[in-house]
This record gives sequence, C-alpha cells and structure tokens, in this order.
Amino acid sequence: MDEAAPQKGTVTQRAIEEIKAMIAEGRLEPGQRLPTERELAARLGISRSSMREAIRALTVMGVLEARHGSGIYVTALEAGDLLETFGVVADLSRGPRLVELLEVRRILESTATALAAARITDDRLAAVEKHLAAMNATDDPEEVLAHDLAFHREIASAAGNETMAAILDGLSSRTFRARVWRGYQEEGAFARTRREHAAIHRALAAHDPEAARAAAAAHVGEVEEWLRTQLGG
Amino acid sequence: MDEAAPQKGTVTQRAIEEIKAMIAEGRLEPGQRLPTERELAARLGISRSSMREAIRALTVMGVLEARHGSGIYVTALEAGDLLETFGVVADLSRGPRLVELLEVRRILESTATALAAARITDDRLAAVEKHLAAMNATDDPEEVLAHDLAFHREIASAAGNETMAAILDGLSSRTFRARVWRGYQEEGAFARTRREHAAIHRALAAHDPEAARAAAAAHVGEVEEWLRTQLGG
DNA sequence: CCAGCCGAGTGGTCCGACCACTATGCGTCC
DNA sequence: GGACGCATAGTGGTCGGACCACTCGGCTGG
Repeated sequence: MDEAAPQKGTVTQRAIEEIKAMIAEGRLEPGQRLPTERELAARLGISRSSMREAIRALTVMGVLEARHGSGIYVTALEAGDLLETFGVVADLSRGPRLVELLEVRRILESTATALAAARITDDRLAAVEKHLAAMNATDDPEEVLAHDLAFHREIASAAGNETMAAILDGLSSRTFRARVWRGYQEEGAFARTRREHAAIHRALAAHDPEAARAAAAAHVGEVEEWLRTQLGG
Repeated sequence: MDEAAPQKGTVTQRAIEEIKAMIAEGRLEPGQRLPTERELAARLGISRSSMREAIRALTVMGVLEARHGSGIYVTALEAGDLLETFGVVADLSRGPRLVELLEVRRILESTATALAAARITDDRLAAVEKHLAAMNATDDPEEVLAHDLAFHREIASAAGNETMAAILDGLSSRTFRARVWRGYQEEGAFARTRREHAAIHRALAAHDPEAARAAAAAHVGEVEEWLRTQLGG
C-alpha cells in the first residue's frame, strides 16, 4: 500500500516540505547532490512541473542550488545562503516599515560594532581603513556607496557572528541604501557621514567597545531620524 | 520594436525580477490583483510554466498570494508577510549557526523587552500575565511551549516595532525551539525558566527598561550558554 | 425578490517534447 | 604514452497544450 499522504494544500507545497524535512532530518547533507528532477517527481508521485516549482522555491530561499546540466545540490546552508532573500524585504518595504528596518539595523549594527572593537585583528582593521580611505577619496556616489557597504560589512564580519553579518548585509542591500541615501546625501550629509565613519574607526582602533557602540548607533540613528521626519511630515 | 531584454540567467529569474520591480516601482500596489498567469507569461514572452515558477517563488517569499480560482494578489507587504520564510533559516541551521542565531535573538529580544517596558499598556500587560499564568499552570510541554512563544510575542509586539517582532517570531519558530529546548528543559531548567519569566514580567510591570533588558538578555543567554557547552564538548 | 444553479474564468496539475549545458569517456593525434 | 578534442549520454531549462478544481457573478426559475 502507498503511504497515506492526504491532500494537504497544494502538491507543490507538500514537495517543498518533504525536501525541507529531508534536510532537517539529515537525510540530505549540505553540498550533497539530490536525485534528478524526474526521479524526485516520480518518487513523490507528482509531475515534474510541480516538482520543479518546489525546487525553484527552495532555490530562491537559498536552500538548494541548481546547476544546469549537472544536477541539483544542497547549498552549504551557511548564513549567507539562507539570508540572501532578506534583501528583498528591505527592497520592498516602504514608509513606516523602512524606519522599523533601520531601527533593527541600528540595534544590530551597534552591537556588532562593539563586538568588533573588542575582537578585531590588525589586518582586518587595515581592511576597514582601506575602505574608509577609498570612500573619502572619491566623489562618485556609486563608489562611495560600494565602499560604505564594504566598510560596514568588514566590521560586521569582524564581530565574529556570520549570521548577524548576513542579516546586516540584507538590511543594507544596495537598492535599499540607494533609495534612502539618495535623499539623505543630497542634504549635504557627506561631511557628517565622514565624521561618523571616522569616529567608528577610531573606536575600533582603540578597541573601545562602548565608544564603538555609541558611534555606530549614532551613525545609523542619524539616517533613521532623518527618514522619520521625511515621513512624519 | 521589442525591448532588448538580453539573456540574463534563466527566464524564470528574469520574470521574478520583473515582478519585483513592478512592485518596487509602485506599478503594483499591496493587495492589488495581478493579470492572469497566462497573460503575464504572454506579456513577458515566456511560457506559462516558467511564469508559474516565478510566481511560486514570490509566493513562498510572501510577496504574492495565489487564490485558487480567483487570481494572484500582492500581499499587504507587512513585515509578517515578508519575514515568514525567516523561520526556515532557524529550522535548517545547525551547530555553531544555532548559537549565532540565539545571539542575534538575545540582542533583539533584550532591546525589544526594554522598549516594551517603557511603552506597554495595561491591557497588553494583562495579556502577558495571562500567558505567564497559563504557562505555569500546566506541565504539558506542548502547551508550555505555546504560551512561552505567545508570552514573548506579546512583549515583542508591545515594543512597537512590527518588523522586529516578525524577525523574533522567525527566530523562535516552533520547530527551532522544540529542537533546542527539548534538551534544555530535560536538565530541569523549568524552575529557572519560570524565575526568569517572572523577572521579565516584574520589570515590565514596573516600567523599568534597564531591568527588562537585563532580564531578557539573561533569559536568552542561559539557553545560549547551555547550547554553547553542548557543542563545545 | 430571493435562492439556487450554472458557466466563464482562474489557478493547479499533468504530460510529452525539445533545447542548452555539463561531464565523461573514448578515440585520435602529436 | 600522454594530452587533446570530440561524440554522447544525462541533466536541468523551456515550451505548449490539455485537463482538473475552484471561485464568482450573473442568470434563471420559483
């Protein structure tokens, strides 16, 4: 007799849960290759189309990775893989939701910066300085933004919590910052931003967690406050 | 002439980006209904199958919602909608990743509890007390867990940041806590947990943010530390 | 006027074919 | 003998069409 798998939502949904369960229960290890789409479909008694939708869903979630011509593989399941979609949240949020997102970022970023101040090594600090210098050396907004992101990413990474770093990465997604900062920078906030970045770097170099926390919180808080007034009218 | 949309990854990926862009640019409002799958496919010059995969991907991300027989709609794009997938991260993370996740939760939960202490209203406080009492009134682990979750959710909600509450919700997903707490509670941590919950409630009732922050941090920190020793050998 | 039916329209599922790419192994050429 | 290159089988990617399950609004009959 067949297993009694009653109609529980759509077939595709069932397939998604099935594969997730396989991974959660350890039947599928990170990096391991899955059976072919055709076989998976047959095994669950569904069509290849439905199975493909399930695979696609898990792919965008960063759980699976499909390599054309080769096969389907479980990702490393690292923080970065699974939190990639987090950027979508930042990209699609609007209005009050943006302020909330910045508040979350302020909380995490300040803590991450504090941790980084205590733990950062000399060569990592050098990398931070490199981005700081590059950021101040150009006027091209694109390049400034890129080094700004790298600056904070380096710090978050130095905090020693990859998960937190990945979340912060999502919260600072390129399009998110571009949307918010466009207006912010237009108000001549360049100088202020540079001062704040310098303060953060100073605290890191001094290995002073409290100063780092304060500097980072103020840095994000400035943007947050500006955005709040933009919306509050 | 047609728009020149060069081959950029898979067609499905292009469709996903396309729809995301429609929403980001405001061409699609929250709650609004999309054209039919068949028309969307025709409009982008791809097959319905591929379009369906794109829609399914956006559905699991909480961006779209498909109602059988009715149509496809944009969700409200509230924090809860978009962060639903966050639970998957908690469910699939293992080893050191779990500790990192708990660390993030400690940071956010302590801040959220502190904010709640300052802002919580009397009736919300009553709701918190209700879950606290219910949690202490039973020995059924399932029920304890349910009220435990509700207890923290209520507090997070009282903090006034829905986004943060939604993230915390994901970090405390049912299966996640079940996995970690099973072992933790077996070590007779019931009493300690109750004491910690009582402390959190006391701080909330007294509207004392600092005490609330400390109590919440200690509460999560206990579990975090226990898990760390479990892994560290 | 209302209740019930019914049909058009929509998403959900399935099938089968073909395309694009990868990896492997065999044969050829140096 | 070894390195290169090409044929080939196998994989995911795409397509089109068919049918099913469900919803909803309008029509019909009371």
